[in-house]
Amino acid sequence: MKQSKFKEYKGLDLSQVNKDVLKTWDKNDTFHKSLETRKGHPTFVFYEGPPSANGIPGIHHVMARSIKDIFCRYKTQKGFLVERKAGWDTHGLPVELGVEKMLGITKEDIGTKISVEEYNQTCRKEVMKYTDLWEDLTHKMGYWVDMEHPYITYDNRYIESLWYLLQKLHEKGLLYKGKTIQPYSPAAGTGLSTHELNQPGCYRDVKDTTIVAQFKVIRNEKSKLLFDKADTDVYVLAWTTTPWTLPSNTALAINANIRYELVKSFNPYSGDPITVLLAKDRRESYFPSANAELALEDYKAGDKKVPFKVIAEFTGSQLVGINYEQLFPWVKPEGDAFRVIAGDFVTTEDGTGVVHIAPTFGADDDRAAKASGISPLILRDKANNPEPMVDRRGRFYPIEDLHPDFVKNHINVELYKDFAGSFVKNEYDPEAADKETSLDVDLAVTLKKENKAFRIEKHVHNYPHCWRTDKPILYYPLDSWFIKVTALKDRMIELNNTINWKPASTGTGRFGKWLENLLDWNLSRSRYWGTPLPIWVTEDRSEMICIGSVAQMKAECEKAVKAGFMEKNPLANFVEGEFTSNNYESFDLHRPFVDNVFLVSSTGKKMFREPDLIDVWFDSGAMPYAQVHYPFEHKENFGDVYPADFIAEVVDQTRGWFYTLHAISSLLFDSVAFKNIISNGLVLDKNGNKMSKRLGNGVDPFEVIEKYGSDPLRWYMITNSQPWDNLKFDIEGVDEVKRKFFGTLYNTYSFFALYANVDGFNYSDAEVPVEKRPEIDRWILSLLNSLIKEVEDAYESYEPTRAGRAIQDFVNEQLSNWYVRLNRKRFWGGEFDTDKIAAYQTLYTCLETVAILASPIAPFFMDQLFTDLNNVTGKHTDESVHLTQFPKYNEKLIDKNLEERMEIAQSICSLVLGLRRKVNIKVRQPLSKIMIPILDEKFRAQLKAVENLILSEVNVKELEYLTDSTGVLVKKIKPNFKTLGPRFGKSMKAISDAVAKMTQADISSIERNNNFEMTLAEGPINITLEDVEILSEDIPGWLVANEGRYTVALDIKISDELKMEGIARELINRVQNIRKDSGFEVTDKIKITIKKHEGLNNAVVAHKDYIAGQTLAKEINLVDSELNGNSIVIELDDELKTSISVEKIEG
RNA sequence: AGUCCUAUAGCUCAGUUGGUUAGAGCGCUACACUGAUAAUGUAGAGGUCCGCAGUUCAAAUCUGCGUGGGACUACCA
Repeated sequence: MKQSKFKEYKGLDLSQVNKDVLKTWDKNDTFHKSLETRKGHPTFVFYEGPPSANGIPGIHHVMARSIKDIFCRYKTQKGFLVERKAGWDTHGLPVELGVEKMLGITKEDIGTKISVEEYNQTCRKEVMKYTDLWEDLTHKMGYWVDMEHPYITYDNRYIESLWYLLQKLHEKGLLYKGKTIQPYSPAAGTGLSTHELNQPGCYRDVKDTTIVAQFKVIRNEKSKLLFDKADTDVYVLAWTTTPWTLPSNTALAINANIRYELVKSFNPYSGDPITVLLAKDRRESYFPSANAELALEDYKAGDKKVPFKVIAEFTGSQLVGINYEQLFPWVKPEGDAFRVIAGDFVTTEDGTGVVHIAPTFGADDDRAAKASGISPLILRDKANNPEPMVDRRGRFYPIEDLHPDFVKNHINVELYKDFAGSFVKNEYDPEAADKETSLDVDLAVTLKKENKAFRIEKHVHNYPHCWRTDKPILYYPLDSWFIKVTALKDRMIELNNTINWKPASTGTGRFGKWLENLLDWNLSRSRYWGTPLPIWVTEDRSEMICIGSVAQMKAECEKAVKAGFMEKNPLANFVEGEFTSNNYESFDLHRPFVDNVFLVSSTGKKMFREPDLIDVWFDSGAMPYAQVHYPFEHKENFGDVYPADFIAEVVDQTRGWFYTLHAISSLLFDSVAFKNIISNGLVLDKNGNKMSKRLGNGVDPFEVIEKYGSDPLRWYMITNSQPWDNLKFDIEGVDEVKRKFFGTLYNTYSFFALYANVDGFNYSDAEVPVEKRPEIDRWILSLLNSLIKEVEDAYESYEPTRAGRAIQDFVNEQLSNWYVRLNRKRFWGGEFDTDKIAAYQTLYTCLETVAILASPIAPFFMDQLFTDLNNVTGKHTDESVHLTQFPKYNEKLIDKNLEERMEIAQSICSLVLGLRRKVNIKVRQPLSKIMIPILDEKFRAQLKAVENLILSEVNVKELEYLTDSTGVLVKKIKPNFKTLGPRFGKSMKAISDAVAKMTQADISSIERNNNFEMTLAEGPINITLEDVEILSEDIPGWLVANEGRYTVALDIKISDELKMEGIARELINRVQNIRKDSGFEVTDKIKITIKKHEGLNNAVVAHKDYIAGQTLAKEINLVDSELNGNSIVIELDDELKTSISVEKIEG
């Protein structure tokens, strides 16, 4: 559909452009063409991190998706095949909670008020609730991703791939079950994920009773070193903010490298003499040195000031192994306990430098205890299962809930009975939430009575709460399945070092540090809607099977049916090797169906599925494999889609998706999952606050796109700040981008189209060789090629901001503000000669190239620009800019000298215009001369080349080169610190002073001899021209301006001749205005009639041809009589007023 | 609490291997231009380069310690 005219627009409406171009893309199926035309080419592998369609897309999604889109489009232009499959993250807690809220139920109702099957059906439907919205945004913002064939994590095929991976992990021995301490909400009866704990407002300051307890040391061989010094009982002091964990204490942790002291003093409550052990650095908090002078003998029970005496000092390592008496001897532990152990997490920041260890209620505690062979304090429930002292409802186990044998052998019922059944936090007690006393206080009182409490006080600390029930959580031992990532930690670190992180600091810092402190990956979730763990075990846990495919499960079911554990095979209709939806929808791998599958072990025992689901992050981390149903499909060409060349997501995915991708890939494939990654920052509101529903400061992406179009939004987001910096989103910025960048580019195109259409330019003339084009054409082409190089380099380095800013600068400053402005006259009027063709070709090339370079960032407008140009010239066969090849820069066209001298011209013009303005002489008034000091020959040559350009731009007749010989220059000299500094170091100050004192003669001398000797206090030194910068800042007697190295003087005398020319130009200007006001076409010919005026007549006569040429006037008449009705009064200056008529004539 | 990022004009951001007058755009003020015109240009005002200390002849730049903002990870007793 070649057109003869370049399309002209009435105005710039980027919102409309967005819509028009989308229509074209849809009609032409441009996205698919961008894939088809690259078939068989090398692939550039990109992974889309799956968003959850459960939430509404926000403006920050436009940010992340713009980045992804940019590099996919760029690599397509570079000739790669860039498949991008969309994906949906469909499992997980946010979905479940949304459904619970919608149905008005809680977790406990699932399986009772609503069946698991119904519940999961609802989740399945709910999770895709906003799919339309997402697809709409994706479409409108121009994010090219295949949404027709997305991967969906709940799809049975997807789950089958996950099962395969889990089986592999199992085979490698990397899957294990263990008890760990996890956040648990007794009020809600459920474990909590860290994600839930990080909901806003979960961590709250609470005031709790804290106790410094005295643990009585047992006198034996190991504690001899203490008792050698002490003459009373010896106690270890340990602080806790959770007194209810004290009965579960089984160890005390000290740091082997900390110094501890033995202090003789008195118990402040009972007044009994005691000797205590605590960290030296913590002594001040318990035994203020103000009391050091008090004598022990003078102390009376009840005295406020308690005397003390340090009687010995030890290092922590000397204390390890000391035994102590159980603080609350209620329950006998089943193994070794009540020993001092070492733990490097112990600090002296607070407490006593001794940490009370309750392995059942603390992760650190558990780890430290295990490492030292200390048993946790456990009880046995009715079924003889080991349980912590606190039950699931948050109370000390009632005695009747315990196994009678255990009670008989391990429990001191006399002591325990008063506390059994007490809630550890009042909040959990349905009957006594506002009871004034608490278990913590009761325990404190008990200890106090027994002379075991050293200090009891209220303390405010930060403690996590369940976001659903608002009640404090407990850390509680729960059974979980783990992936043993720690086994491959070193390899994961090694592989990470090969990844190109943008910014690098996220890779080495946040991600690198995370890897160094890796803990095993807790996979288990006790929920309903997610990927079930494919593990079946016998009741005695002696046999276990991990299923890795649907086919295997079908076969196992077959056996189970035969063994009589199931009535029929739920997978009976499944056909192995047939990958259709139908086949894979003949069953469901979700709960509750998998729970109803019972298998048979090799020894014929019944096997039950482990009821856990797996962490949804495993779903997303496994997408490289599961999205192509590996290894069931695409096994042969897997290398084409793995690993990824590039991924990009928000930085908060670092420990989420980035980590799970890396972990699974490292563990199972010994490879990175991605080679290049951009972790972009957040989108904040314009005041730097996080956008949130609560604050109502979110920005609706649909509104912005509707109003401005996607291009300015994308351009703003990309160029305003680096992707990895947080973006303070201000809609004003989008508007500015629209005006400054797109407005300028649009104007430049419009200018081109206007005149090209007048002249019928369509690039059919032979290409004017670049060397035959004028200086200014070669200059802009040089810059253009420099730009291509820079933009390519920026894209290759995954720095879109640099690319966008470079393009923007080129368009605004160089192309529009300089090239077009200086060349306007070449486009209008005159013959369609080589010079004019060169101008058109040059400007065309610039516009076309800019369109291609910028199209990854602004895909809509640039496609329109490209096709508007190409529809006339047909230079490209591609129907869209997104199907073109990225331009190759031509090193030969890059001329740094040329670029430099144009900079000189720009600076000098700006200086001259500044001077004119200072003395109020309009640019239209020609002046006779400017003078420029020439300090070296290169500068003279450079200036000479752009002389005409400067003269016409500033409307001056002559440029005079001032050299030394003219004797009018006053020079200034400055030291060059860069060369002098390294040589003279400390003497720089003296040199600087000496250079400043150099006379005009001295400067001439160094210029002539390239050497100058100066004497400093430490002796004579020689400097050369290289060591100084000489410039001329003043030309006495002239109007002078300077900037950097350049100085310009302007002759402001206006001769009669110049005056006449000025008047002629003023007149031309008025005529042009009249033409325009009258609505004439730029090509219309006119007749001008002017009423005579003595200030004007001579000028009109003298410049008649010039005026006629500029205004396309066939006739110019000066008349005596008044003009008829169509005339207009014009004012050329204060005392020059006359009337004029401008009429259109034919031919 | 730890880790990481960040702090430059009223606002958004540049600022090369440290080099001596710290820049741009927007906004503000004034002016100019007018065949790119719902554009454009020029000039002006506006800075404790977050603070303190250090390294150096020389620090916005390097180091350390703080402070503010942000993110992530956290049962520190």
